[in-house]
Amino acid sequence: MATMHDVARLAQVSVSTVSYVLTGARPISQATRAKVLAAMAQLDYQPNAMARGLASRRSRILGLLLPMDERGLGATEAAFVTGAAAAASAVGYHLVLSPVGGGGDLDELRRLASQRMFDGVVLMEVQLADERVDALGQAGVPLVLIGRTGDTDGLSYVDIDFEQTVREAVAHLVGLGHRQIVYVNHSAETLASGYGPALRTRDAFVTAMTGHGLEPVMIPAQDSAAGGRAALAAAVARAPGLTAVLAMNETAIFGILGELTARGLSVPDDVSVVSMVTSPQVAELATPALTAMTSPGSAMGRIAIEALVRHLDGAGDERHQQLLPCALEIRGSTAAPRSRQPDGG
Amino acid sequence: MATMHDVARLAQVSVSTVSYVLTGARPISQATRAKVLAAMAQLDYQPNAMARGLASRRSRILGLLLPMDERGLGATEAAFVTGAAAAASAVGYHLVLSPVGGGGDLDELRRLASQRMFDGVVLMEVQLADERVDALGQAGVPLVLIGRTGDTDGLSYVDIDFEQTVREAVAHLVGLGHRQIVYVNHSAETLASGYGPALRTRDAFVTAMTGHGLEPVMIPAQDSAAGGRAALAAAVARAPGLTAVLAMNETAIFGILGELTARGLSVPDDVSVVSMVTSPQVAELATPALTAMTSPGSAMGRIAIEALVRHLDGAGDERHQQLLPCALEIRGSTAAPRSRQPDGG
DNA sequence: CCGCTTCGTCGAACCGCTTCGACGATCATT
DNA sequence: AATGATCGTCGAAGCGGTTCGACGAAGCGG
Repeated sequence: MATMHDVARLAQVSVSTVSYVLTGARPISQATRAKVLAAMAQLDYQPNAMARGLASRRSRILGLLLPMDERGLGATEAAFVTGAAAAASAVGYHLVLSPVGGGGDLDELRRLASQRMFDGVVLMEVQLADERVDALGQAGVPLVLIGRTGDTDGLSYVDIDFEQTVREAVAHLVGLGHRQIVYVNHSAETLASGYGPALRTRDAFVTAMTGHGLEPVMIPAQDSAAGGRAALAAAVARAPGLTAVLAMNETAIFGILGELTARGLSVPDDVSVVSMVTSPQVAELATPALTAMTSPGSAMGRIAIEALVRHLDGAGDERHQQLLPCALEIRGSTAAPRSRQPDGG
Repeated sequence: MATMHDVARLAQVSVSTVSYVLTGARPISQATRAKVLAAMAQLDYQPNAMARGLASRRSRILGLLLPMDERGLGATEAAFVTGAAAAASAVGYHLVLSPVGGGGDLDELRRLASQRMFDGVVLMEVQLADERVDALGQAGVPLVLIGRTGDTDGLSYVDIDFEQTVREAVAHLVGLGHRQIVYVNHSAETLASGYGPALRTRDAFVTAMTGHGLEPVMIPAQDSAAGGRAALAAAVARAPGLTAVLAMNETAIFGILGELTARGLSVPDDVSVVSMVTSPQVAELATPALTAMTSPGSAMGRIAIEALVRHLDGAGDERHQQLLPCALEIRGSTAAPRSRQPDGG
């Protein structure tokens, strides 16, 4: 493995000169530059990442901190990750996937931050009140959130615009003529834990429905097919005349569909279904394919990384705060409600 | 940020002594060790990852090289990634997610390898003939494959035991009484590109079926719901009396289910469906839930990382070659065939 | 023609840690 | 008691880069 010294010797210049042609930190004459580049090519020289990182105090490594307590990544989260990885690689950074336990191990987090391995980090799955954000902030690590805390003062984040997403989803259904719409949210525990998307969509749903003069009915559901089935049962019990279901629980929604079928209710003739914050791939899995609010997916990861890198490279202290709406993609699971007789069950 | 010198000064020992208590490379007396540890605690010292990496020539960073041409990660691949990330973190390594273009950019790969940022790499999505494997090998980077090439001489890999998986799946269906079984594979292009899983399952399917004295019918399908629909249409055309479908195309299978329903064929009463190399989460999405050959998922990633780390830490040159079967999990999509009249369509 | 920048390059001092050789002290060996 | 080993510690030389101050040469205004 050739080093800079080898290149310098072959090109008959000093090491610092080699460094300068590499980094461009100082002007180098055309002739010298050519000599150096030729030597580098001849030796097949590649700068050593560790040495460069040590000397420049920039590792060019970014951390993607994601809690990995549950069943791995959903399709939406996977899209964040791949988007981030692609973006990092595109701007010449490396992306470390760092699974951090759900909570508790703040020390672990501080240790990570103090190792100076990451120039900056992206934190996923942020809670409304998240001590990890503070811990990272105190450690002085440049930080971008995917999601956001309750108080976003001085923080950079990219998040889904849940308010608008819910508003549009509801508007779509109301526009079709639906009046009794049930929202199937994440589980009660998830809500209690302060999970932002669950809470924000809940509030947005209430706002949107009451804005239309309708009564908002929300049902929490476990993140599983069984949870979805149970939720639909509960929904029908609470609102026997429901004609539409809005669901943001990616895993529960297939249970909802199954239960609808089991009850002899067809989609979309009897009940319309809208899936929120969903990837197209998942929406296409259902039959009929789901009308969905398509999540920005990989764009979120990309934007987060780009904001982080801009913050690192640029000297600026400006915060990046951005909300991305999900796009309504109408497929086969929504239609105008057919006026059916409530059978009183 | 405290350095080793600060610790050494406070503890009144030399820096090398501090290093030795940290690495254990040489014996240190109990008293000295205590002094040093106290100083470290007092200063909240964390070793600098870059400096350590440079000096020791071990970055403690592993690369996970995954081609990212298509639509991000499927559930199964995502499981590999998360399994790998968790395993790496558990043994004190960092995992860099490195998207490398499908092919072509071997230079990019060599550059990555020469930067000495990775102590070793895991390569995913390996083709039967894969130049990336050679490129990495020549670069002298310790390597473990997820998947395997045609010739695995001197290579370490973890892969799914497709032969056994297909054999068990077929045995399950044959055991239920099915005779006309169609295998829906990946697309023709994927097959032509030398994608191992597609080719291996194809061969295994032929072997298994002929072993039972049955005729193997294989249909390639695009990786999409539409592809699945088309494949089922083709399958029915080729084998009008089919009573069972085996599918390994995770995205196509939902199209298959949809098309079956559209044709008034119920699952599992009219047609049994087995999904191969599938995650439980995906299998549960369908109604009825899919009988599936459950992929080892995160275990694959974990084992690959563990093998790599063992290779790095241990001095041994031993290769790790391991095949993991998928486990048959019987859910609601398979049953004995009902003797129905072929309607000649 | 002189003093002053600007340009291009060099040498050397780090960056923070590992590791090797050396060395005094302790301890078993003959 | 002399002789090695062994133990515990130190100092210094890297690891492979970056970056700063310096310095000769060239360019410029007056």
